[in-house]
Amino acid sequence: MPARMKDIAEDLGVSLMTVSKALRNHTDISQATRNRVLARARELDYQPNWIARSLVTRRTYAVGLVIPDLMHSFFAEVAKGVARKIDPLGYQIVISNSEEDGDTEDRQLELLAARKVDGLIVAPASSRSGSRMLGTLRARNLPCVLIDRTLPGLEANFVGSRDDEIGRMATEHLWEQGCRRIAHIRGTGAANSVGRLRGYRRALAKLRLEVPKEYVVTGAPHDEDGYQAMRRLLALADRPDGVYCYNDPVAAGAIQAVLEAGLRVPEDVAIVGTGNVHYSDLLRVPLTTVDQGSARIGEEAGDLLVKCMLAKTPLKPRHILVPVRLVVRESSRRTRAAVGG
Amino acid sequence: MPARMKDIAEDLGVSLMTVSKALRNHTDISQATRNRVLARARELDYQPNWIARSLVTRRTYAVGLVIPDLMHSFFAEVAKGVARKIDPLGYQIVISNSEEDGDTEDRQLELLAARKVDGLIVAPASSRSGSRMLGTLRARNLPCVLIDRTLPGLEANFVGSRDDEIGRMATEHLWEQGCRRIAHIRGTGAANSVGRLRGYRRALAKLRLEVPKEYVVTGAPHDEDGYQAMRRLLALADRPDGVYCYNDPVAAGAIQAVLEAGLRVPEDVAIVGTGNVHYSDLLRVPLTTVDQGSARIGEEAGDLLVKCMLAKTPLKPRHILVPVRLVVRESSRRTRAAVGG
DNA sequence: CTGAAAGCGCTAACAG
DNA sequence: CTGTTAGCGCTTTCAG
Repeated sequence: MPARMKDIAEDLGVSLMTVSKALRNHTDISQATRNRVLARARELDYQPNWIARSLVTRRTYAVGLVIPDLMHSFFAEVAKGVARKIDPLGYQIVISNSEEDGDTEDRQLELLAARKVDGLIVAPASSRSGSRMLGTLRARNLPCVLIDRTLPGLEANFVGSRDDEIGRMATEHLWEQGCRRIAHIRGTGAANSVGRLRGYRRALAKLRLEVPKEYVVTGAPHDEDGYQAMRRLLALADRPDGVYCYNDPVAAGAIQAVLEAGLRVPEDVAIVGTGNVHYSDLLRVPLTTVDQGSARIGEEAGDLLVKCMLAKTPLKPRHILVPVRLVVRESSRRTRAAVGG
Repeated sequence: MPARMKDIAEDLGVSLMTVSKALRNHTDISQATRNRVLARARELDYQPNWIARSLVTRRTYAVGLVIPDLMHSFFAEVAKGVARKIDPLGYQIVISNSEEDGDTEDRQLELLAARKVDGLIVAPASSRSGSRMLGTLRARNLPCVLIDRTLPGLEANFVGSRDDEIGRMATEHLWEQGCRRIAHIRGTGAANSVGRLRGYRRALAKLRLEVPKEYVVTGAPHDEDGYQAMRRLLALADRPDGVYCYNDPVAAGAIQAVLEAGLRVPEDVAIVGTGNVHYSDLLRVPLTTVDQGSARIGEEAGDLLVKCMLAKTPLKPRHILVPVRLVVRESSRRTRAAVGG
C-alpha cells in the first residue's frame, strides 16, 4: 500500500536503481534526476522500508536495552543517557524488562537477537544467566555492553561503578556520623550487591567494628522490600543506629519503616542509599546517598556500544568505571562536620 | 555467519521449505523429519531471522511507544502496563523520548513507521503536532493509540483520564480543606493540562470563588518547574493557601519551595498533585494526589492496540477513560474530616 | 551518469 | 507429506 521505490521509478520512467541512489544522495546521479525523484517521493509520501534495507545491509539501527526494572529511576536515568548518545546517530532503542529474572532475560535476549539488533546494553538480572548470554552473544558476536552489574567469569564490556568503594564510602560516612551499630540492607544475587556488601564488610573490618550477623539482611530492589527489611532490623534486640542500603528505593522504604516505628532519622537511625535518583532530595527525609552518575553510565555505555558496532573486528572488552560521589543530606547528618548536600 | 534455514536443509538433504515448515510446527511435516530438523537447528544454534520473515509476513512484532519523558514515573508506569499486555503476545517495545517537543516526536514517528512497527502508542507532546501524525498514521493506516493526551481534531483511539474531573476533584478537595485562595500550576500546551485547568476553573466558578489572574501559572512538567512556579506564587501580595498542580513532580517541587520559604504544608499552603506516582507517598510531605491508574492506562492501551493490530479492517476509534480517584495524604489534610490516604 | 543482474533469508501458494 | 516457483523491497556489484 505505501509507495515503493519501484512506483517512483515507473512514474518517472527511470530505473529502480536510479531512485535508490538518488534517495540516498549518491554522487553519481545528476542533480536534475535527483530532483525529479525527490519531488515524486514527496508527492507519494514515500518512506523507505527499513526492513527491506536491513535485510541486505545487515544493519537495523536498533539496539536492545535490557534492564531489570523500568520503574526504578536509576534505570530510567541510564536509559535516557543511552538515548542521548545513540539517538543522534539514528539508532532506536528496543527496551525489555527482565523483572530481575534470569529466564525472562534470556528470552528477551533471544528475541532481540532474532530481531537482529545491532547491539545490546544489558544490566544482567542475576549472575546465573551468564552462561546463556555468553552463548547467545559470543556466537553471533553481537556487540554488547554490560551496565551496573558485571557477570562473573564473562569477559565483556562493562560500564558501572566501583561497588566496593560505594559500600565502603557509605559505611565510613555512617561511622563518621557517630554510628557504631551499622547494618546493611543488601540486594539479591547481582554482582553490584555483592560488591557493595564487600565494601561494607571491609569498612567495618578496617574500623574494627564488629556487628551481629543479623545486621546484614536481604531486602531489595523495591521500597517495599526495604521497608520490610528495616522492620526486621528494628525488631532486633540491639537495633542498628545506621543502615546502608543497596539502593535509593530501598532506603526510602527503610526511612518509612523507621518513622513509622516512632523513631527519628537520622537521630535514632541514620540511613544512606545508593544511586542518587532524582527524587531522593524530595523524600520524607532528604536522602544521603552515593551518586553513581547514572546518566553518565548510560552515556558511556552508549558511546562504547557505538564504537563496538562501528568496529570492523570485535574490540577488546573495556571496563569503564564512572566515579562515585557521596551526597550528604539530612538522612545521615548527625554532626556539624558533615559536608555536602 | 549465523546459521540459515538453507544450511539446515542442505545438511539434511531436504528442501528449504521443509525446514521452514518444521520449524514453525506446520502440521504437514512428519514427526521424523521435524525431529531431524529440530535437532540440526539446535546443533547449529539456529535463530530465525525475523527481519527476513517480517519482510514477507509484513509483521514485525514491534510496537512503538512515544512518550514525552521516560524519567517521569507516570510514563514508566504506563510503559510497564503496556509491556505486561503485549509481551506475552510476543511483541517488543521500541521506545522513543519526544522530550515534550513536537518536532522530535514527528521525527521519531517517522522512524518508527519506517521501521514498520505493527502499532503505535503515543502520548503526544503538543497539540500542534496533530497534523503531521495524522498524515503519517492515517495514510499508512498504522494502528495507533493515544494515551494521556488527546489530539484536538483527531479522531483516534485514546486511553486516559477525564482531565476536567481531575481538576475539579482536586480543587473542590482544597476548598473542603478550608482553602479559599486556590491557585493552579498548569502544564504547557498538551490537552490534559488544558482539561485540568478547565476543571479547576469550573470548580472555582461553582464554588463562587474568585481568584486573581496571577493564580494560574505555567510550570511543568518537571519538579524544577514546579519549584519555580511556586516561588512566583509565593511572591504574590495575596499568596494562595492551596495549590493544585499539573502533576506529581510539579507538586513535589512546589512543596520544596513552600518549605524553603519557611512556610508549612499543608497549614500555610496545601498542595495537591496529579498522577499518584509511586514515590509520592514517600515525599517530604506525603502528597495528596489524584490517582489516574497509570498502570491501568498502559494495560488498556496495550489491549486496545493489540485489538487494532489483529483486526483485518481498521476499527472505529474508541475512547477509554480510566477512573480517577483522590488519594488524600498529608500535603492537604487540614481537617479531621479528610478521608483516605 | 544510468541500469541490469543477483540476492539478502524467509514464506505463501500451489503442485506433486 | 515434501518440494517448486515466485517474490517481499531494497542494495551491492559491475556494465554500459
